[in-house]
Amino acid sequence: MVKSPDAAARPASPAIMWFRQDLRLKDNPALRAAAHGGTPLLCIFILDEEVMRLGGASRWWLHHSLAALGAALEKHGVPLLLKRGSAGPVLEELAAETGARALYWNRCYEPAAIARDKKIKDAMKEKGLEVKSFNAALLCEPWEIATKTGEPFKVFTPFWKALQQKTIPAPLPAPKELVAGPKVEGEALETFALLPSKPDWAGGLKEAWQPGEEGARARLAAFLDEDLREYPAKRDLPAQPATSRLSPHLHWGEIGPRQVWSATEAAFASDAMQTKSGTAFLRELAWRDFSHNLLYHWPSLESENWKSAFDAFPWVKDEKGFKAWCAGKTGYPIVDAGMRELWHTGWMHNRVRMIAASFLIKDLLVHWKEGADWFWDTLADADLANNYASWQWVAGSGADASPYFRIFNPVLQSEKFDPKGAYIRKWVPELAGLDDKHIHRPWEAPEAALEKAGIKIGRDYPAPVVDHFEARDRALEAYQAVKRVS
DNA sequence: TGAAATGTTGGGGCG
DNA sequence: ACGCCCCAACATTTC
Repeated sequence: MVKSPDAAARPASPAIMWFRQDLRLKDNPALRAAAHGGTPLLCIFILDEEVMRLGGASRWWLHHSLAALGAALEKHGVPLLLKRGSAGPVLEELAAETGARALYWNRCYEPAAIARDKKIKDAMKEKGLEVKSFNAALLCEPWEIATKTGEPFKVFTPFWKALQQKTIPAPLPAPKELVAGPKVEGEALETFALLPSKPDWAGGLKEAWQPGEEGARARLAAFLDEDLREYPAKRDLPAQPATSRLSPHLHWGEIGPRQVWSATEAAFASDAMQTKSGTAFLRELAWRDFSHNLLYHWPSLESENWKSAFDAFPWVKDEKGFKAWCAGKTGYPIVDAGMRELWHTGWMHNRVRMIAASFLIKDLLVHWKEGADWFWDTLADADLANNYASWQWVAGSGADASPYFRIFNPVLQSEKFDPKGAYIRKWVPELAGLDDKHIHRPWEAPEAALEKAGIKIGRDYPAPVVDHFEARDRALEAYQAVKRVS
């Protein structure tokens, strides 16, 4: 492009809006800043797989989310440019090609993204661009919240109290008008090859979800309207659709936590019952911030025990047990139901995540990292901070973690939270014919009950891979190794 | 955001 | 009538 000496004779130089995990138009501070004053925009998403480690379900989600964002931008007459490769060089080339003078994005908090973004910011500033980043993903960024002594929070409850003292800014409206910048040749979404082909396992995901900003908005509205009031009572019952199911939308920033915060507050205004429920829900939303806070301050959270005493834990290489767990064939119905829900829909109810994770870690003694990596690949809401912080929470190796000796009994949990076995019947249909009493522990069902339900243990449904009571003793003994070094 | 083991209490059966 | 034992039911401790 030839530089004109007369700036007024050509359109204003464009700004680059670099979309990452903020795939929305509303409450998008970077987009708003980039579009300010009618600046021509170059909207771009870069598939940068050096930095973005994507699981299978996440790839599926991203495909549809990008399609939705592209369509939404098109409505404003602005294309979404797609490129793949290393983000730095891609952005430099784009700026050179278009004469862009500004670059805006919303911040990410994963260690690899932080390192990349810092490099890009320095390099682009060096080239004379204005580079600005914003918060679109958190209620409160990690450097904005600290204990009285200035330390990062390591315990959730004080973190939550401190967060409630903060003023959570109101969400921003979508920019009124977007102006397209110069035309640039991009790639077709299909070339990203984000969708599964052989085999196409995404049928269940398609039924369960509507990725994109509109889907996120509708999901939140339905939750607030239909489920919020009974959230505290029903959130632990996996057979009830009582949770928000916003996690994948939040991960890709199709909706921001501040939008969720303000809409929830609006929903519970002047209704004491609703206020209590709303607060319970927002407390869960705050866990998301807490996890990001932990990952930011302890970037090795993904791979290392947060409590190093757990380095001494004698994990077991149980290939067979791990495979049974992945496949939903452990012989413990509540665990298997969860693992199959995950495989089928890319999501698992939170209560069941805890039960399934506890089973892998404590009953099978398999390292939390292996479970976390499986979740990473199968969860549509796979999120580095949430996933790894939560697995370490269950393992007992994390910050403010559940003590290791708190071991879930998968049968009691099942009886307590799925009393009628509705969740089990949905996801483990071969057990559907068993009565409520035996469905949580089919191996103890009398011969007659099994026969009536058409089940033979070991043929139609597996025998338990481990005996929970033996496993519990084994786990407590293994835990001694951690106690000895701490 | 557990569960099992152990301890305590009190009502009722029964010699 | 009384003391003894049994054992729910609940509380506390331990892992």
